[in-house]
Amino acid sequence: MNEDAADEELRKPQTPPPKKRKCVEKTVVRVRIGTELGKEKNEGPPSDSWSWRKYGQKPIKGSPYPRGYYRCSTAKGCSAKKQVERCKSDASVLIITYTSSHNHTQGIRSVARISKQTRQQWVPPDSQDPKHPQQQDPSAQIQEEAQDPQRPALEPEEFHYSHDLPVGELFTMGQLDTTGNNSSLSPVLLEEQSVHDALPLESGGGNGSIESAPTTRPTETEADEDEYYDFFDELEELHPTIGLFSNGLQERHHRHHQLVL
DNA sequence: CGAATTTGACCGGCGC
DNA sequence: GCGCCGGTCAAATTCG
Repeated sequence: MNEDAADEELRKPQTPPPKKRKCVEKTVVRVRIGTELGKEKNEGPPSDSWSWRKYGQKPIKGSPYPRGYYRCSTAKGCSAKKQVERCKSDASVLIITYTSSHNHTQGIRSVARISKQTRQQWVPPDSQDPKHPQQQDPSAQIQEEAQDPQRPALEPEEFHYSHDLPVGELFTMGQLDTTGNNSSLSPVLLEEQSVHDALPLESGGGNGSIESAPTTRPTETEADEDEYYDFFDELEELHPTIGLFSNGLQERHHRHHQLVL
């Protein structure tokens, strides 16, 4: 309540138009899902520890798949949003764009609920466009290509649906003002986010990178993760508590590296 | 019956 | 200045 009021007061004078901005911070997460979308259990908008309510869907220019707009419904005043779309050239890749961050703590219990609900309503436009060959085995359904520094330990079942918003939540205190005045964000975090933002998702008007490398790009992935690895390592030093997720991340990275190697 | 999703319309920003 | 496109809102519909 107070927070909301305070938050609004803070926003009022700063952002007359409570609408869109171009300096909004975004976190792009690419998630590889099973190719058998719409059939088995791995599809569905990657729900994380929060509840997301869909408030819109729009066809995107240049992409055969629509983009879904979700808003965090875990807490009332939460301004966190996310957009879920499919990579146009690789239907097995979900591109999730997180906008703003949560102003509350996550609620794990929502996971089961959401993954059930959303999952069922997630009717991949793919069902009408089965243009993807067999690419991966079902056991490799999900593959976070970005970072997932939270919840290191999850029930395997939950895990499939957890592609959490990274650092953002951990720094929820950082007000993500759409004005671009993220004053309370630490430099480190900004760097992190800029990295996210810098993901070659639609640099120039199209997801070039993904398009150019639809299925495999070990080098990039490896380099990417290495970057994050280093980043979180630093974070751990700055924020002891972060070690929590950092450890989990490291574990995952280790696993990944082993696979790569 | 209540909650969530779906879908179309509207608004505003950005580029030409 | 105009047109295009992305993002959000709100009413209707569906599902649990």
